[in-house]
Amino acid sequence: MPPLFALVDCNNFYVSCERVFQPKLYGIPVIVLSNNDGCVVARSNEAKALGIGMGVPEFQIRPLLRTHQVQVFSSNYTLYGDLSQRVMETLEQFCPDLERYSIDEAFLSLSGFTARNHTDYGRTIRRTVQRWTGIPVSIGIAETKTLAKLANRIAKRNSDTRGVFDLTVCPDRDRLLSRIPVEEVWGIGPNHARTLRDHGITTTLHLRHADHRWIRKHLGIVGLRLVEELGGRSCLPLEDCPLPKQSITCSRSFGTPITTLVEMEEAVSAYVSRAAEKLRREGLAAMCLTIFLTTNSFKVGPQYSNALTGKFPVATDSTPELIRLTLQGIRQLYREGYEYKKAGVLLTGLVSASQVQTDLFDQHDRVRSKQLMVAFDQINDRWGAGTLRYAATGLHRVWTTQFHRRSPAYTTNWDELPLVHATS
DNA sequence: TCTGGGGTCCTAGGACCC
DNA sequence: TCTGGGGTCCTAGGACCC
Repeated sequence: MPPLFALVDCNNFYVSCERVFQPKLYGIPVIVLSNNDGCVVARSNEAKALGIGMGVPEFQIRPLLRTHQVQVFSSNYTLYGDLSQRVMETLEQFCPDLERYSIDEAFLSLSGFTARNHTDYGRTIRRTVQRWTGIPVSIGIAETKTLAKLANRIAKRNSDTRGVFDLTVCPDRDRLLSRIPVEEVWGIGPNHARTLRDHGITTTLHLRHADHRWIRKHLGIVGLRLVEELGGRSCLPLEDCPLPKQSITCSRSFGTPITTLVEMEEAVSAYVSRAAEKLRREGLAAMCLTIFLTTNSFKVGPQYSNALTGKFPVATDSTPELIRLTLQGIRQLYREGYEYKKAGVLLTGLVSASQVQTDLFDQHDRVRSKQLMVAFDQINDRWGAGTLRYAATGLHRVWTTQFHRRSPAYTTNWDELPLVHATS
């Protein structure tokens, strides 16, 4: 059966999540900001029309925001994660072969759905997701993932598609591809785009017909696959059972810069605690821990940025053990006299926690440690994240992330449920 | 004053081995 | 003067994604 993919992508996802619970936000410019209310990470169509770019720092567009009364929100990942889950569960009802590609995107395999009109089926999916979750989506259909991405872009930008575009029944594919700039292809970033443009490859159609040897040389094997995919030969399969994670990161920029070792110790201890929780939730243990810190490269002044990797004798998911190595590392890494802007931890060498290779000379009582972590996680699940935490993460937490304009956790916190007032 | 966070894969180069 | 060849593994850095 020839492959056929549908890419379902939520429109302006974070903004759409905010709108679900505040209908007055429809039809007006709305944006959502990254951590510390730093950069724009989502924009409503009205905000895009004002020229607000993706990733722009908020402080640079403040006058514009005021003039046009743009509604501004801090990121509310709890809300977005929950609504994403609802969208994915809805999609699964229509197609069991589904890959969750990101928080707001999923690939579906439609290759078995031969009896159906795919555009009609897409419309049904779209209508149902909208009705069940309140989230608008666009759907692109094609023989490869890369083409499905392009089809999705067409669905999103052309209102006459009514949100669904099937490239396989499009009579004039070449004309469409010739109108899409090469940098809009999935996998072509700013660097590859420059390389391609310098070589006269400016449209998606050019790229599809590009010389394979030249592509192999300049864009590597990834570029070659991409060209094949544009030609309708599927190289990227549907990853319907998620591949095991390769790494877990927890890093943050500081609301105000850190200038003492004590604060830095607390911050990275908190990050590694968070990373350890993710590790246990995934049923994994880590062999390696990398710690990194950096000053603010946007500011003038002395710069310092460095990283250090340590190895465990036995893969671990125990918070105290991870904190111990983190503290050792950060004391080596830290230099006095700098204003630190960001720090973080990275766990790699991940193995299944149930298959950890033990060490004959291991000093650690792993059974007791496991019981402790189970109890620790249960208490925090029951009473809320951070109910129990290690003293190393500090008591004052001056370095925490700021979210001044965050909406309530409407769907995941009893105290923040929206209220509906009945009027008679 | 104020510039996110969490991932993936590939490649080149060095260390090391026979 | 002449200075193997081929393989693996690891790491750092680059490029990309949302």
